Amino acid sequence: MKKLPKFFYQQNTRKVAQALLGHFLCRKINGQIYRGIITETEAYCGPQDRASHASRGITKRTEVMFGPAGRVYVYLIYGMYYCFNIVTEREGYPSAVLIRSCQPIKTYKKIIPVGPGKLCQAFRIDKKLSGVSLASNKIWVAKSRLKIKPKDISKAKRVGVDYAGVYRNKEWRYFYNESNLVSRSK
DNA sequence: CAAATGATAGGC
DNA sequence: CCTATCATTTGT
Repeated sequence: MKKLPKFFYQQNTRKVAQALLGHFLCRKINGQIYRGIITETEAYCGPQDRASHASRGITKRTEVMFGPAGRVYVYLIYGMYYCFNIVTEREGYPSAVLIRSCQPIKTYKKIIPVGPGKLCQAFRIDKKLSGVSLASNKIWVAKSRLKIKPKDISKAKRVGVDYAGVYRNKEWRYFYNESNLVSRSK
């Protein structure tokens, strides 16, 4: 299975967030490859987006968001869960896609990685992975032949960003209609 | 609805 | 240094 190329991630963040639906999140742990079909994403778009960590400028934590596209941004949230993001667009323009849910295949018969925190547990994603390239052999996204049409994608407000001023109402959360595996229905 | 739980960012 | 906050999840 072929990795998505770097230029895929250099596109507009909301476009990437939608285009990622249906592709395979792949993670290699101890020689074993784990996969899930991406079913739910959120876009965090540029320095103006007050919902984004990058809106308060570059810090040690968020510097990877300011870097080149196709790298991993992981952070600890609420002291107990990690969130997994993919950096998008051009260097210097901080933006990323949060991967919220996956549809389990093969290895994940029991673990249902719904919700960003659970997904990171299932894929053993932690802060050590932040900054790693998706061109690496640790974690990547592989192209699926599944064709998802615009009508198959639902849009909704992002979760947990009520503090974000006018940006809290942006419908920059996307999920695949045919999957029941999303963290919230609406 | 509230608790769990700790890094982070911003204030002093 | 100090502490309010947080792109979550689970249980009451």
